[in-house]
This record gives sequence, C-alpha cells and structure tokens, in this order.
Amino acid sequence: MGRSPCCDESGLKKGPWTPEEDEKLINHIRKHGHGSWRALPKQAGLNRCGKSCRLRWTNYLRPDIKRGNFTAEEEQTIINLHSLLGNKWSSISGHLPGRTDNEIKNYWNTHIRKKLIQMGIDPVTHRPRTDHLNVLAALPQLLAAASFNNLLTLNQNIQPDATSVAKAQWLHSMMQVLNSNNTSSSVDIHHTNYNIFGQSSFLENRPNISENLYDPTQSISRIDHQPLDSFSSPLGVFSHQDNEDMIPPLISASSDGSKQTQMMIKNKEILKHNEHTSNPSSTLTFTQDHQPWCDIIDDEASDSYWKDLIEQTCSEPWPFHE
DNA sequence: AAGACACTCAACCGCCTAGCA
DNA sequence: TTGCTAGGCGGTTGAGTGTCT
Repeated sequence: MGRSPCCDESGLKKGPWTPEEDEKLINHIRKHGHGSWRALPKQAGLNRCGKSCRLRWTNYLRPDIKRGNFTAEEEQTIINLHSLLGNKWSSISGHLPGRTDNEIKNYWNTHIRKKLIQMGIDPVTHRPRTDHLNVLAALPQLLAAASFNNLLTLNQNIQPDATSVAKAQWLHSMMQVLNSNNTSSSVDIHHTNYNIFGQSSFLENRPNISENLYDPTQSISRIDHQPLDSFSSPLGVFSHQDNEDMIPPLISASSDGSKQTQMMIKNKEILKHNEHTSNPSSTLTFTQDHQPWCDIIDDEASDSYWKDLIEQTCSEPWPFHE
C-alpha cells in the first residue's frame, strides 16, 4: 500500500511550466479558487498533477509573491530565524511576507550558507567552526585579518568590512580551541553562551558595520548559560557581567588594550562548573597564567609543524601583544 | 570562439502528518 | 482505533545561464 499516488499517473507532464499553462492555472484559481488540488488540473484543463499545480502556484504564480533580491534586513531575519528554528523553511517564510519557503531555502543554500562558512561560522550550529584542518588552511589569512582588525582599534577612522571582523572574531574562537590542551581549567563548550560577534566595543562603536550582520544575540536564548562571567584570552579580556547573553568580544573592551593580553580566568566559577559537567570530551580550556600568546602556544606545540607555523606568525608584529 | 566549470533556482521526490470516514 | 487521503515540508536534482580559461 503506502503513499497515495499523486504524480505517478502516466502521461502527466513534468518539467518547466509554459506561459500557457501558467495562464490556465491563474485563470482557474482566480475564478474558482484552488479547492482540491488533486481535482484542479482536470477542471483547469491542465495535464499536470495536483501537486505540481500547487507548487507552481505557491512558489511562483501567487500574486502576493515578492520578487527580486533579498534585502539586508530580510537576510538578517533569515539568519536569526534559522539559528532559532533550523531548516524550518516554511516557518521562516512565515516571517518574511512575500517570500516562499522554496525561495528562502534556495537563498540560504546559495548565498547565506556560503557567506557564513567564509566567515568561519558553522551554518548548522551558528557557532564558530572548530575543525582543525580548516584552521591550518585559513590561519595565515585569519591572522592577517586579526592584525587588520586590531589596526582598526588604533585608527578609529578606518572602517573594516564585515568579513574581516568576522574572521578576526573567528580567529579568537579558534585560539580558544587551540589552547585547549592547557588544562588548568575548562569550560563546557556546549554550555557556553557563544556569540561570535558578541558586543565588543569595536562593533558598538561602529553601528554602520554591526547592523545587518549576523546577530545571534537576538536568538541566543535557546543556548544555556555558562557560569563564567569574565575571562581573558591572548586577544583580549572578556566580560559579560553587563549582559548575561553577551559573549566575550574579540577586541579589548577598553581603549588601551595593551595590558589586556593576559590570560586570566575566574577559576573558582569554572572549576565549580566543571564539577557539574559530566562530559569531559566537550570542554574548551583556557590557561590562567600571564604568558604571552606565542609562549603559551610554544609550550604546548610539540609538533614541529605547529612550532614552525607559530614561530613564523610570532615573528610578524603581533598586534595583540604588548 | 568554444568548451569546461560554477552557480542559480524552479521543479520534483519522498516522507510526514492532520483530518476525515 | 485504524486506514486512507490530501496537503505540507525539506532535501535534492538538473536545466538554464554566467564566468573562466
């Protein structure tokens, strides 16, 4: 038995619709409404299955369909809703008048998804990607992006592009992952309220940049909070005391970030958290000493490739060092 | 100029589910 | 309660088009 036959009747046309077919379908629905989709093709004189007619109508012929490129606002809405709903395209389309689920799905797969990947964001989880192979491949670029990003904190007149900001943010997150062998303390990544863009002073000072960017703060409520309210990384001191939904910014929160390239962490709270964390495989770790970043990594990098890479990197002027 | 390759998006496929008898 | 059906949904495909070499 199984499913009802719909399009398996022989002789029914498939493939692209002709203008004549479109006209027949439009005229019929205008006069009679669609009623039963299964009965419609016969009544309208179409050699198509009902399902095909319904799709053609809902995805293309409906008069309230909005055509043309997606606006930045629409794109932002899609990203935010996707972070909340996942691939629930019809639910997402319900929030975008005139856009069909099919159109949104296509736009996601052809544009937004790629964009997020380029920015180092996993389009499924909306979190920074953490596969190390990609880190190795992209590190030089990202370091350059991070350098550029820091340069901008020194010269407030320069406006960065969104991708550079995102890359720098992503680099920051990767540094946390790369530092994960240093097990002085740890944070459960699955319970970390992670927002790749966060609310760094950098973005706050540049609303023209931050608007229309990925903004998971609008949808972050589904993610559990971690009990960590501030810590620092080689790239800056982070705090979310002011906003519990906020994640650590990449850029130092104060204007003179020079002294904030220290590794500090609230061990008490983290250790306390660890006592309640049962899955050791899902932990991110941070060091607590005050070593410069290159030293820290050097201590951990037994692999010669890493040493070479890091030495090469550290030989360049590193903007996050004092 | 032409072939190869990449990208876009309309359309299809197959599964799921609500509603009805 | 069960079985059937229509409609809805998400994933995938492939023709058309653009770009590169």
